[in-house]
Amino acid sequence: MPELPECRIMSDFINHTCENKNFEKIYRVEKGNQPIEYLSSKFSVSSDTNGKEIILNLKFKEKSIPVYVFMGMNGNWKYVNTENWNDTKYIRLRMDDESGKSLLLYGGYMGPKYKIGEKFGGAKRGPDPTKNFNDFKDNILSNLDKKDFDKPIYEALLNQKYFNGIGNYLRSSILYYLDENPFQIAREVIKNRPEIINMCRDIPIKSYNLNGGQLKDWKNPFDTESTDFKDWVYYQKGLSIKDSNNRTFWFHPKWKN
DNA sequence: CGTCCACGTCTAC
DNA sequence: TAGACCTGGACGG
Repeated sequence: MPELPECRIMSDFINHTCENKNFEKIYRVEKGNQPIEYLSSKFSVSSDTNGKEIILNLKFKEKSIPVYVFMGMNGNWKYVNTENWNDTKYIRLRMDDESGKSLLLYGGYMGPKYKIGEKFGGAKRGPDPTKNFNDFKDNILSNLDKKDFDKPIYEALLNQKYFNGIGNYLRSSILYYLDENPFQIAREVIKNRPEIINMCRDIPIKSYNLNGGQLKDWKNPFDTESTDFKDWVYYQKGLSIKDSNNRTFWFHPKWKN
């Protein structure tokens, strides 16, 4: 679900919601209803993103604790009255402030996961194309000889080591607007059409400016509309195939064989 | 009813 | 390169 634009929007929502508020308790809801003992003192909450990763900063008097979050296929955030916290299904994380409200991280099927004070293992995420574009570009160009770029471009674009933040609708949209055969080897496409690197920055920003991809489950937490988004995005349009990871890739019919 | 599909990533054979 | 994670909506018989 959430790709880079949606993660940035959710991060904006967290920053907007938590500005000038004091929190005092944090609960790992799936592990019970007791607040985490060693974090039960006043703290502020701010948020940043790196591609599809959201990083909360819990600032205590004596220390700062990062919380690393990835949203999975269908996570989101909301800010509710604490007394009604349990009206929301599939809550993962709950933070109570001193005004009687709570910030919730929730999501069911393949939903969000988080780690408090430590990063996720697995493949390392590359630089964020919308925030550190020069590093993003260097990271691709200086690794172009790697095996990762032997794959067709439509598969390579989901590799978070190089294309942090690009997800399923963004790869289809980038390749559609690039107007290049998406079944070519990634390395060749990047060499012949280097503007694809800029598009990995500009297409997510465009989506962000259209209030994000409200495709199916995900809703913009600011309650904004996204009618223009659906006209613009290249998703569930044209033809599709299953990629090697069994994910659907949408492409213009003219590239069929 | 059943079957297929979904904006993602980690882990194990 | 599978399988695991894990819910619910759409659609067909």
